[in-house]
Amino acid sequence: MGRSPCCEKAHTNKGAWTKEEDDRLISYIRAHGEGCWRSLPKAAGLLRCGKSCRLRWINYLRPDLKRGNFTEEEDELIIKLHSLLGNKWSLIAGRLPGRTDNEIKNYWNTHIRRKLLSRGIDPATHRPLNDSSASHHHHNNQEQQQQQQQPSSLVAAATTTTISFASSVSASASAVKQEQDTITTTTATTTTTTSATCNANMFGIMEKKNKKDYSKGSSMERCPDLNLELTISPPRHLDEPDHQKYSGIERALCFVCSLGLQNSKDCRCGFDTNANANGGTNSNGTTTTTTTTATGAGYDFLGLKTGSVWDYRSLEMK
DNA sequence: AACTTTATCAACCGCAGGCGG
DNA sequence: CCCGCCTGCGGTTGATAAAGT
Repeated sequence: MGRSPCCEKAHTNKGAWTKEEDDRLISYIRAHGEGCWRSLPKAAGLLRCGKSCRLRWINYLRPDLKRGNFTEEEDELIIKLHSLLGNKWSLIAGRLPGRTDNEIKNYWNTHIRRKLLSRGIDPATHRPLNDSSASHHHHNNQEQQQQQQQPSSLVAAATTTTISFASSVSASASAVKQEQDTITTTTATTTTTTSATCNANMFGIMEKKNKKDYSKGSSMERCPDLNLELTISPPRHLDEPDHQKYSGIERALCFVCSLGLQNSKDCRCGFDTNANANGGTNSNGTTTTTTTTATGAGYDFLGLKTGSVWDYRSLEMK
């Protein structure tokens, strides 16, 4: 016995919405607010299922929706967010005011995918199309598909030092090896991405739900003993071996800058991003050895001083 | 002008998680 | 703890428009 249908399909309209239906929905929500989608159609006098009403409102009728083409800045933001989050369209949409997950998903599939391909970048992995290391890890199509579901940066994030897993992080050697490969075979862009991933976690972008995706995806299968309960802790000291290994990452941009929002009030880098975007080389051409304020001791991230372990769940979405 | 192909995007569907009883 | 309801998400479909032949 299956679950009951969400609505009486025999008595519901499907397909494109009419102007009258839109008006009814708008006036009802204006009067009663959003929510209780299941009962809304009947109350509003609509022959639609609740899901359909919700979708219509969220994707089309909501007053705060931004209309018109995506800007170049939005394009780049979507690309960067996708490199961090994968196909988490709702999370990406949450970072783009006035845009919906459906809109961004469609835009990605129709425009950005091609844009990245034309740049020689695999839209699924955000790695160069001819990057041998990308295919090196994949022994079959199934793994490749899993990789598409899970951006490379997320794999890296699972083992970077800034994010520590609660209790034991018994990440298997294969996962560590994978990240090493990621770091050594990719460009400064990837370095930025990896750092941004850490910050994305701090922002609370990485939500619990992502654990589902890890468990479904390759990470969990490769590392069955990996505890994916996330907490956020201050960066480890430079002396620590792992930190030395990934020191290049730690010097990378803050999340805000990685999104192309340099000089923003939220920027925590506190240094010339251009000079550091190429892997920590300053304008004199000498390698910088100072870490950014974003990773230094006592760094104040979103008003939260480092010094104790944070639970990511306590962070509110910015 | 007629037809075919391609692009776009609104809408649908199934599934999973949260939550309350 | 279990069950069912509700909501939200992501993948997919299909209608329509635009471009090409």
